[in-house]
Amino acid sequence: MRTSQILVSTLRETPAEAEIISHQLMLRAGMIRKLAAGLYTWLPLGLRVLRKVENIVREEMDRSGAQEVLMPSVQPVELWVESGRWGQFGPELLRLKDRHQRDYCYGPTHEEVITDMVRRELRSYKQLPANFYQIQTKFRDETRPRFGVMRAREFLMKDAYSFHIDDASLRETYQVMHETYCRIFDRLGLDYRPVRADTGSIGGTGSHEFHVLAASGEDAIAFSSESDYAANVELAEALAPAGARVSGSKPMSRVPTSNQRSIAEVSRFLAVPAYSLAKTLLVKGADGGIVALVLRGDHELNMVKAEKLSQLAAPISLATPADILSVAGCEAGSIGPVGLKIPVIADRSAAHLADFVCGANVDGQHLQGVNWGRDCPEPMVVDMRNVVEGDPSPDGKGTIQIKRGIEVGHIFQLGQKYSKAMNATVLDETGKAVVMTMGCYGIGVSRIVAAAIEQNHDERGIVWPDSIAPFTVALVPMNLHRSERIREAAEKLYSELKAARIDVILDDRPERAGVLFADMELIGIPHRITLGEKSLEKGMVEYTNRRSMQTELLPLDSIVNLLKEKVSP
RNA sequence: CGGGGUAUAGCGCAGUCUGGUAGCGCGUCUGCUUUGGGAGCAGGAUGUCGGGAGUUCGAAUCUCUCUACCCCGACCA
Repeated sequence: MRTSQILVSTLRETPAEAEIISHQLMLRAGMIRKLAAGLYTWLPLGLRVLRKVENIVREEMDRSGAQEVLMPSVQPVELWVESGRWGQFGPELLRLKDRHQRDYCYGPTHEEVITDMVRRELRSYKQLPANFYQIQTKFRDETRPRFGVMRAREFLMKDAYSFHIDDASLRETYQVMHETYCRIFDRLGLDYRPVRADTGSIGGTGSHEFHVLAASGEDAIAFSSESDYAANVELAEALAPAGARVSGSKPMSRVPTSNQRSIAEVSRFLAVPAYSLAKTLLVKGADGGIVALVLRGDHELNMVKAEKLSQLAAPISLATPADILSVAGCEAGSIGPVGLKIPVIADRSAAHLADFVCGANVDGQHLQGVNWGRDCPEPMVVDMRNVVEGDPSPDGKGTIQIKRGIEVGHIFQLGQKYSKAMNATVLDETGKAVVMTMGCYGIGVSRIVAAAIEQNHDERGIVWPDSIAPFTVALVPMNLHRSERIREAAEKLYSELKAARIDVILDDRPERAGVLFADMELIGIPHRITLGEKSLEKGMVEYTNRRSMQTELLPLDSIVNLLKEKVSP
């Protein structure tokens, strides 16, 4: 390819709408353009990257034994009613009507369609296990699309669905997919981690997310300092503090705290550390009443864990100021468990406190020297907080460290949620109909492009890993349009590189050297050959590595082979 | 959805407070010079000032209204 044949539409200035580096660089390098909120056009350069990612995913999926299919993006309402999700899904499901006023949706995922396909096509346990995948456009009407293609409403996803006669077979395929995902992210050249994850709204039994580590990541991942334990903070278990609770030594007393409401304010005012305070949140209960949740002052409520508590309404919703006043008799800053006439649930760490400080259920007052059992009933004890750095690792080895990650893959053991709802069965050895067990496996293909940039960039622009660069080698001749000698050498080398199946772009634009260099660096071509009169006289060319920006003089007659060595497959 | 903000040339912005008919940088086009790190000089083109309604002799500017987009919080590849 030549730059004169492909749209190189670079921007010198960063568009104001872009917040994170990958979005800025994708716009500046002419990879994508926004059409509307969360909707992007892939320009020729960006599409080359997207296709390379897609092809790696496809090759490894094929290698794993999965079969590629392509399902419609528009899906009929009937399947969604059958699975029960037409009513469950919120506004992120884009609903459509056709000319006959029939209901459809633009697929946010394809469990229903694949389950329908499989129940029609598969009859016997002998056809299992089977794993079908597609690489296809999804639409989710996100509340707040942002960060370019990182969180777009329309995006490209690889989704796979496996079908099994039993759990053992599911676990086997799940393990194969786990390994396949690792191979995919290895080949993509990404620094990633598989982590244990919540199964979320899709439901099921076991799940791992694959995260690309990056400071801009929207997820927090908990790692053990001494083992390979890694889990999404949403899921990571917070253990009870070691040892038995000490028995209280102080009498409970009331202390005026005037306008001090937040944990930070009360902690400063009374000169006690936040970890010896208890904070009380009032939320709506499953029965419509109000429930008190007690956490240690330095801890945060984990919404995912809390939503799993059967006593609480899901999704979690905080009590209104009026509710708080009627239940506790005060404002939100002064609630405490002592004397409350509603159910009290405490986090493990909060339940371990002794002689603690909490709100007095009277505005402007707190209690100190409070002890569970003595001053108020022992609470129900659960794990409902986010783990924090320094917590013991749940596997008992080392302590928790927290890093940010971008979720680029997710694998689930689904179980029979959809197959049961949609009656997807096969006959077993005895001729009896058995509901199939399912797994599902997603990769955010378009998101990977953005995630790769978050991990691979410098002040000059993008630094693509070889495997997904739009071109692996940039051939940059100096003064191509004025020097016959350069022109001949460039054309000859260009042909040789193409013949050697090296993905090369010849920059044949009549621009000054600075412009050519700056653009190839912004676009992120990992290897550059510069052709200049002086070095050519000596039979040499310049090679520049984009990542190190180191340049070396290499002989022209062996450059093709030298490049083959430098480019990773 | 709640809270905050923005909308002026392809991109980045000024002008709005204090109303007088639109400007700067980059890009783009033409010519000459230059030519290994985003060139110089000269000349040119480009705007329903987000839409609508109002106030006014006169609105980018004041008022009302709608829309789009961005940022901060609960969802997800």
